[in-house]
Amino acid sequence: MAASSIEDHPIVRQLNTIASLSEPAKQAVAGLPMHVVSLEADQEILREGDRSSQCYVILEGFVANFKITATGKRQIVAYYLAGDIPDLQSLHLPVLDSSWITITPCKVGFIQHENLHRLCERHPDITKVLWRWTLIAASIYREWVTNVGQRNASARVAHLLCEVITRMRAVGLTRDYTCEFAMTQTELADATGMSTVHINRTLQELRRAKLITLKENTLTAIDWEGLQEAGEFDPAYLHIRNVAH
Amino acid sequence: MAASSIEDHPIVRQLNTIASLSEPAKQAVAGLPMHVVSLEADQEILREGDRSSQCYVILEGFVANFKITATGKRQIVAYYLAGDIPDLQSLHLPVLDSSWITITPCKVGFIQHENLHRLCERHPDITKVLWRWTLIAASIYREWVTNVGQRNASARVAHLLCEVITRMRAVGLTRDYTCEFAMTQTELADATGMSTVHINRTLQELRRAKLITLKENTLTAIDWEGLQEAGEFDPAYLHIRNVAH
DNA sequence: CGCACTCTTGACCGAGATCAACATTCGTGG
DNA sequence: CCACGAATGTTGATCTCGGTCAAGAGTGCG
Repeated sequence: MAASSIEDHPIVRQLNTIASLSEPAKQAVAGLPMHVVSLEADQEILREGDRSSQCYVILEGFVANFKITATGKRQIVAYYLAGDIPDLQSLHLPVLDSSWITITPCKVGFIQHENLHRLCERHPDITKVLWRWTLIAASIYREWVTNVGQRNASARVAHLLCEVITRMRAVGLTRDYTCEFAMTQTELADATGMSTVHINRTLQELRRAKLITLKENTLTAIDWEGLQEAGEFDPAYLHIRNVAH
Repeated sequence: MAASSIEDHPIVRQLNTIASLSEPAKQAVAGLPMHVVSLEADQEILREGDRSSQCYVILEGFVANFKITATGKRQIVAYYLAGDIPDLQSLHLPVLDSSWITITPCKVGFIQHENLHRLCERHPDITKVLWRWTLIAASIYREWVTNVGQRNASARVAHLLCEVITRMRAVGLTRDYTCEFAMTQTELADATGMSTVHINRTLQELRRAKLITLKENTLTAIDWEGLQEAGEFDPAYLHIRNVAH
């Protein structure tokens, strides 16, 4: 069916999770010229300080957004999935204030800023949905500040896992409450402001409490309600349309 | 001089710090109809879960943006100054995911969403600068995640104070490196994910190191270079035009 | 098959939390 | 003008969560 092919476009599918797009808008998005590149795991995509004249959309894979402090510590401030445009901000903030690295092998599509600008000019509703997308990213940051600032180890990790599962579900990357999850314990540590040793012990605690299984890059919430409770997780901040529960 | 009156409009002054606006754009911004309200200190302006059909601009005062966790802990995720539109996000995310409270007595101006939408339709360069402003807010969140996640007590507090001084300077609210700073130690604690007791000791440490003075709501960086170093502060993430140093 | 990365475990340590007084400031009403 | 109570700030004693260090066990890739 020709109709479903547009819906299958990663960006369209992603934007569908947060707003309803008009048919011409979907077509325009799906028609964006992009330069597709395959990347291995652990490759830097863009580095803090770079100037950018294009954005990239993740077609497949998992990407981390991070900053390095003056004393050399790394904080992962966000992660991105298929359909996300991690550096959409560069459209209006060309000097990058953070870096991106692939966690898994990825397929990404580079899109020239000029094409995005033109798209926004012609389709004000696309401007709105992309702006909205960046605002949701900001909402996620607020929740992360809260997570790192106020929650103890187990809640903090549980919260992060809940977010991953919820966002994966939204774009159709889960089966029930199982998804691929390739972050190493070191990366989890950098995302939560914890040490790897304590991440290890906290994961064991969550496993012992029969909330999750996690092995061979596969994460399952075997007790989704319990995991949400442990992580004080309320998906409202993700602003997803039609979240289950 | 009539020309300077537009430049004195709080929103115009704020937007001037991040982009150059055309003359008609400035006029349009300055002509926005707004409903001005005076608020005392410690008043909630908007609460998580509210739906909003207007934004507010701070004309005078200092506002904190916070979230409450399920276990009742408060995290201040951002603060806002004169000229800021703290809930600009509500333009495209009408359900609020966080709350705002006045730290000092404030004068704020409420602006109907419809008026802002119309302004953006008529002036695409205003859309750009407002979008840009929200992207800078997101950049600040990234830095806060990093600050709370990776820096120890003294660096964390020093970093926050550097940010306050830098943002105050940008909108002309400092004399040298002195500004009004009305956050209590409890509020500082909630903004940094620390306890009030340790905030107290950390402030003493910064005073003993001759980096700051802070009393009677007046903050001075008596050693600006030293304070920045202590806080690993690099203002790049604020994306301000023409920062000194 | 060997080296490098990731995960796991145990022992110890320390930054910052918690608890409990006390001091100071300030607004409010008598 | 003073008294008093509520915030706010300060200090000391103690505790604990999570960090650090170190070593070993898997695991996987070249």
